[in-house]
Amino acid sequence: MSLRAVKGMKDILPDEISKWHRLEDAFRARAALYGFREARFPIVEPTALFVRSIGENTDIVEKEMYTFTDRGDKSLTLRPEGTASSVRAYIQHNVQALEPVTKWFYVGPMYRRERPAKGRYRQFYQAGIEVFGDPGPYVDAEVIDMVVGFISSLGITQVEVLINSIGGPETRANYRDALLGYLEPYRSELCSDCQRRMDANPLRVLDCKVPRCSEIAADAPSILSHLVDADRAHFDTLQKTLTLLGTPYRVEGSLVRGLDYYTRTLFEVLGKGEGLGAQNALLGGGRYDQMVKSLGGPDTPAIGFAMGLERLLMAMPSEPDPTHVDVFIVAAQASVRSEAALLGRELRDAGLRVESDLRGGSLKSQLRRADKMSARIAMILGESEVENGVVQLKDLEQKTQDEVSRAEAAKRAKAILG
RNA sequence: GUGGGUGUAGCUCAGUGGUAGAGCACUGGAUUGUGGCUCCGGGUGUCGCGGGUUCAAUUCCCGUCACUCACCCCA
Repeated sequence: MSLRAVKGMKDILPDEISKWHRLEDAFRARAALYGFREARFPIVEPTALFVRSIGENTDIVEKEMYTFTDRGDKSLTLRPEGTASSVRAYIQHNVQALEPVTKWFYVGPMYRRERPAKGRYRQFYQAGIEVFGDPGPYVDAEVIDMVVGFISSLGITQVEVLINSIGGPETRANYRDALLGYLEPYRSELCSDCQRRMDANPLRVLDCKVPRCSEIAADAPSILSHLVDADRAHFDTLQKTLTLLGTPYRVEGSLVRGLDYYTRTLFEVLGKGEGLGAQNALLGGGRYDQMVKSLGGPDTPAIGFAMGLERLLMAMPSEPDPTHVDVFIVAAQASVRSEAALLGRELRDAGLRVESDLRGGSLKSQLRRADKMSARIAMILGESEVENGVVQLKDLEQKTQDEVSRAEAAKRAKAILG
């Protein structure tokens, strides 16, 4: 077949959709419990939005964005993540004038042109939340606690919560000097990426998986020991609050994340269970206190995270698909098929989910089909039933059959269905 | 971007240098208008694509594309 879905982009067919609904419904419900309200943003944004927020030297901006020129000369990009759009919308609509603290959530597709792998797609779905206007650290703890509770409510129990702090501008400047001082003698031993990172964003050297780089990074000074007092206090209070909430976590000094906009609090939840493959980061997030201002808005602290829905789905225990048919109508003879259509309308008007085989066929084949569809009830209509104003109501699970009047049929069916 | 694996029926896969099979699924039937179990029957494939070797290729070789897994990075 020559026309296929684009590489890394998947169809979600009806057999899978109930699991998606279960996940999305659960997320919306959980977000509402914490006072978050849903927002939806365009999938296409000006390219500059992502370059300026995510950072020019990140992998996303350097090589993963779907960028194109529209029929003018504007450079547009399919959003690779949701936070930048949230911030843009927050600024554009002057939301800070409406309320001191804004709590939004979103669900939708994101686009990154990476090599696909298990748990990594070019179009993938994220659900995320953003809080604007609260400097923390209590809100940091609440956000982390919320999402950890959410994941566990999905039946995903094998997880690890990592947190770190990379401080604010002052800490970053101090630490950058200290780190570069440490790394400089090793410069020639580092991989080429890291040599470049040293100039662009030295923090990311700590994250490198190349063996020699991680050896060198292991002995690097820790950013945690360079936190200025205010950053230190923020991180301590976050930990204290998480502990009080009973949220398990591990401080991971090397947690850096590949987006430039983060400040202070960073966190990530890793799935440890089977079925995830190598892409086991279920969600990632952190504080981005500088971004609103740097994109032209008022100086507004913010924190948020994004979860990968496909990964959550892979980690979730599967449940049998719910049946989607209550009553299957069987026409015993071709002569009553019109009347069967009317019966179907009557039952649907009463709120029952009704299926039938409009193509006709033998009684046996129609009943087989009812069974395949896991219908609980079959209603058989033949010439004599039509004549007498009744139907044969068959409980396919209990294997019982009664003759009931047309007028009673919907009520009897509902009684059986509970 | 780099490596590995795999491409045969709708799905999962077997198979052979002489143009192909199973299970599942789908479908018809097993006495008059009754499902699931059982039994009997039915159809489908450019054997990913292109080239090479050969009397002959789905089978061997090369290339290519697709899918997939890992690295990288991330959700």
